[in-house]
Amino acid sequence: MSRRQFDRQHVVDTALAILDDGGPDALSVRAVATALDVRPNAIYTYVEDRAALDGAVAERVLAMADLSLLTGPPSQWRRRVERFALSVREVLLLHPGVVSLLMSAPLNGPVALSIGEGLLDAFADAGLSPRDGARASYAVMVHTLGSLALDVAETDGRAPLDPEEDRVAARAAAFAQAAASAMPRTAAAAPIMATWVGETQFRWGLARLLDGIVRP
Amino acid sequence: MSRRQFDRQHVVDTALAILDDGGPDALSVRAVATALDVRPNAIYTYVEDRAALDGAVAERVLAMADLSLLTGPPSQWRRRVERFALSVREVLLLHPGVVSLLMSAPLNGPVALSIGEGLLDAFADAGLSPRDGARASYAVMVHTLGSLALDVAETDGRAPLDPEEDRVAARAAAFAQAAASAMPRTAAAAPIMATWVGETQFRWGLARLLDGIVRP
DNA sequence: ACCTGAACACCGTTCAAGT
DNA sequence: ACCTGAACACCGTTCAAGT
Repeated sequence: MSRRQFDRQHVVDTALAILDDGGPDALSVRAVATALDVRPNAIYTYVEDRAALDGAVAERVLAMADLSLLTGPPSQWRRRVERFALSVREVLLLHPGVVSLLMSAPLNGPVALSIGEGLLDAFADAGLSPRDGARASYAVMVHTLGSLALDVAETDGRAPLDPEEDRVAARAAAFAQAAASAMPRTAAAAPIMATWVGETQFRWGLARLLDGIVRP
Repeated sequence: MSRRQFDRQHVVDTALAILDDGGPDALSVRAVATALDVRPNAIYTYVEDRAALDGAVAERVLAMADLSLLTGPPSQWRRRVERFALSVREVLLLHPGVVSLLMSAPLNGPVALSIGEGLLDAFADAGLSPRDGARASYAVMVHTLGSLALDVAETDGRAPLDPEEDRVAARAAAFAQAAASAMPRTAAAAPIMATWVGETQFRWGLARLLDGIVRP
């Protein structure tokens, strides 16, 4: 015996499982230790501190997005960007608790860097200058992660999330309840505002952004 | 005596001061109590729980944005949206610790509702249908808050933030250090990527989004 | 109505010690 | 190298009690 039963990867996986199961509040160094049947301080053998654990979990999930979607024929640059952004969205909605981790630390890991390179490549294929390509890449990241953050903020962060249909319906009900007599446009647009957390809104915003980016 | 020395407003102001001073980690119910020279549980007289305190702080700061910038001549709808978005950005960069609070709870307070109504109004003036106006309004919020979240994620969340110039310079230095031989586009675009956290990038992304929204 | 005292069930982290 | 025991300085929250 005395052979260790797990490694850093296992620690991170355990943390992700706890996050999925109980949401952001449930994740703690001590919870990971308990799940691995070890004392809390043993975790520090594998991870420098809590922030490093959070970062590793975020990196792990971000790596689940299909980066290969960003490569392809230059003429298809737009489809490549859109499909990749949807892949990021899909993966993060499967692990909603990760979104807050992703937004609360610098996005400078190897996976984030690779994503940046892939986006720069796609926008170069679109004929953009390096400067505009860099601005466009970040704008796409902002849209993607910003949308996810606002969407997930309305949930408890546990996986699996309620189906989009249910989340939209809950929003619609909330709007209906709030008699917005002083806000006529809100009252009129409430049914659409209920769908703000959905994939259609995500696609629409991204499409408008890309329209504006390549507009002559 | 026995006259209370403070009210809910004072509690929220104190929380904001602690947040500005020490960043997100410094804010706690107990820290607020200490600052008000009272036992921790006394705070619960004014605030239901920690989440309500966070929400009140977020609402307070969001209310500092100049909503009147959204009103004006219909022909100036675009300028109205841009100036308001910049106002939100300015206020939140003065209180960077608030950004994470804003992104981690539903945006359904009265201030957020009023902002939504103002945006719907501006996009109606732009000639958009109610449906597109609602989609456009959310896209603008996503850009604004998403940008802020990613920007602030690279700081310690304490006010005042380092000047933009310094934050950009720090990013540039970090990029220079990372020899990105395997990522040619990143290496080439590093000087622009360093400015991702700046106002120019914010304006550029918003402009492209609005271009795409009103494009014929 | 508003506050205190006391307690409970948690946190992250450090350090010395054991194997 | 990896883990434990013990401790420290924190959390949010509840409840009974006092004024």
